[in-house]
Amino acid sequence: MSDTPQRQQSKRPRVTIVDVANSAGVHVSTASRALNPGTSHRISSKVVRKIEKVAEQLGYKRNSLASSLRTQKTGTIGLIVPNLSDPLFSPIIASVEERVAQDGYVTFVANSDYSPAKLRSIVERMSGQFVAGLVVASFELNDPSVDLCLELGIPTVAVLRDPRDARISSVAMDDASGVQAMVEHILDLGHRDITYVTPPLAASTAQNRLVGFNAATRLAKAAGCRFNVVEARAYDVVEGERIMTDMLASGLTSTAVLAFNDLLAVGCLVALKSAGVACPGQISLTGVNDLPFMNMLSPPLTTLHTAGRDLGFESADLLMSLIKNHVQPVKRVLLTPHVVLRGSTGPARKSEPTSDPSSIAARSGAITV
Amino acid sequence: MSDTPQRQQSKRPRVTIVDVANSAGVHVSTASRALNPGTSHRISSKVVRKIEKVAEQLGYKRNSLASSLRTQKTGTIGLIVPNLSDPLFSPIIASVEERVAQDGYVTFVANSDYSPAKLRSIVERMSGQFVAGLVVASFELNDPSVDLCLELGIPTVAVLRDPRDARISSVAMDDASGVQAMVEHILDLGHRDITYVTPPLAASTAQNRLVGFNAATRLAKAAGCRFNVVEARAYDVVEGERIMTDMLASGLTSTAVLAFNDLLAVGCLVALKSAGVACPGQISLTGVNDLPFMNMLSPPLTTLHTAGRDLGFESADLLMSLIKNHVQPVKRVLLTPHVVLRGSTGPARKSEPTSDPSSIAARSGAITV
DNA sequence: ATGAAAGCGCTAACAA
DNA sequence: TTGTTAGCGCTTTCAT
Repeated sequence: MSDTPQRQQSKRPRVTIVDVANSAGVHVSTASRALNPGTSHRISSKVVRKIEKVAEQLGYKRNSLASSLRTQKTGTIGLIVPNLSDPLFSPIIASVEERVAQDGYVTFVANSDYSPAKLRSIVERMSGQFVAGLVVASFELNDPSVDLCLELGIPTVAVLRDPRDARISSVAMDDASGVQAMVEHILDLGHRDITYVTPPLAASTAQNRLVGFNAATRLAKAAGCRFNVVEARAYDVVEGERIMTDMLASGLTSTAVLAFNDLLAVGCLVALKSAGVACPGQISLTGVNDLPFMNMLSPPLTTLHTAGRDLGFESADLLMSLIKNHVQPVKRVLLTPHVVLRGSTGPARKSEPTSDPSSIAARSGAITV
Repeated sequence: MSDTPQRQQSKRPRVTIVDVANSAGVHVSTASRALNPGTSHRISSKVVRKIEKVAEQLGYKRNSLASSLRTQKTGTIGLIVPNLSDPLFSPIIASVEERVAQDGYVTFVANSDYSPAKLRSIVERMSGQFVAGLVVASFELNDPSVDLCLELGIPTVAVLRDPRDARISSVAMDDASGVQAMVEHILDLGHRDITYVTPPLAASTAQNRLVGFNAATRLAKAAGCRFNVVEARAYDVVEGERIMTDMLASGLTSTAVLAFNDLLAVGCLVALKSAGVACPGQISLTGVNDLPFMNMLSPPLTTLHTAGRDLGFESADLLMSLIKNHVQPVKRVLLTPHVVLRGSTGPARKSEPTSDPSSIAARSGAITV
């Protein structure tokens, strides 16, 4: 760390539209019209060209604050995620930003930290900044902030997590069917005692995945299989490790563990390794999201792929059209997650009665189903 | 995907400070002063309380656009990164956002996509939004956008990548010393033929790491060791795989490969596995950054730890004080990366003459040096 | 096709 | 301590 001379800001006075008008020898309103795509056709093209030239020469930049104050429109949208550090949100952030930039919008990003109270205050703050719209990945089920957004009149689209409010559009993964497919894969492998690790059911993701698990297991349960749900308190690796350690300590009988997401699954994997339990030899393990590097773990993690870029793009696209057409049908988009078969799932260790003992999927490399 | 009834926005008329003043029976300016932390002490506390109560009841929210237009100050800062999808930037984004939120600022995030031209246009766009300051992780060496920021009078702090401009503060990792430490670790393991994979030298990170590599190898080179630098064209996994595949095809003699970053290293690892080359048995491999899950790879990757949260926090902190005190000494902060020893590095495969054949570091688990 | 004038909502001299 | 007044830079009726 080194200190050097004083720093100076030049801060030259900014060129305004008045300067442009004066230099061009026209009235401000003429300059304004000429410089606005929507109104420039009302000005003779000769004058438009002249004004544009002068503006260019003077280095004129529109003051978007003043413009927005007058028009009651801003070129900004807000993106709220529950955890900025979770790699799951990186592609969502990137693709939302890309999509809205196509329409000239810039993106505010904020972190709600899985707290409805923080979400509320962020919405208020962003409303104060007059965002043109909001993409929200932080909504819980029946989140009161949905009301807030609607009251404030902010066009809002939910992404990833769906608050299940009939008044609001959403783009999410079809979690239920995804988990269902995963359970079927596990059953195909001959597992007859399966544990699912769920977080608290605050969000749609948590609820839908549990629904999917229960739906998939209903029939098998009648046939004598054992299914078990364990509740985690968080969504991260540390919690996954804690959960699995606990389960092992209290005599886990399951031969397969499905985790709510990859982070919990990775935590489980850490715990398994520490305990010297083979995966998938003794216990098969799966996650959800297919985060970066999940294909590089040892064993590579079988998981459901979450199309982060698609989620972000679709939701931003929906928001853009919502902003353009002030009234619009509510859409509820569901993207289908696909099972990515990798090395963390394998045949059940104890041979149990199986109606269909064949179909053991190949597991070399990553096979997408 | 389902369509349902029409959606409606309520968009009730917004309460202004005039409404508050009228309801409270005072003049607008009094209301303004009462509602501003900096001036409320000039108003009798009785009146302040009354105004605050009325504002609360009416649901008054300051119009920050109008406020900013008048004061020429905004509560927004810009954060520009070269790749929003790279997990490296997640903790930087999160911590910058957290730090500036402490001072009531919201954060614009944008992706420059490793393009100086895009960076320039983003800076211009953000300047148009009147950001109070900029944290930039996208600067290349002698980046022309530095001039632009200075001309526009925007307080700017560089993070991670240092443009090496005497007029601008920066917070970065001490890349040179980090790589130097890494080379020493590799030499200690007995390696005498080492390859370093560098990206193009556009950024300070690339240049400094190469400098560190060269400095560390200078003496050893005189003692007959072989060092070799290979240039990659990008920073990602795919490129790492390509590079390593190429090197193997053209008869790689090195027993250790140092990659510019973890992504390249992971790519190299993929190629090694495909080619059936043992790591670290035949080739040791290292990365830089210590991205999430690098400790879970097989083998776990030896790397330099980049303190993303510290980088973000420090740079944002610097920016906040730069905004407060309009003139301020330029600071150049360097954080020390530490070597994280893991399983991807081991003793050299061919025993070569070694001046110091002892000191083979333990490699079970992650040991931080 | 262009000019005149008002005003978006707020803050900050200047008065009193 | 409070009120008066002007104006940040822009867009947009309403005239001409």
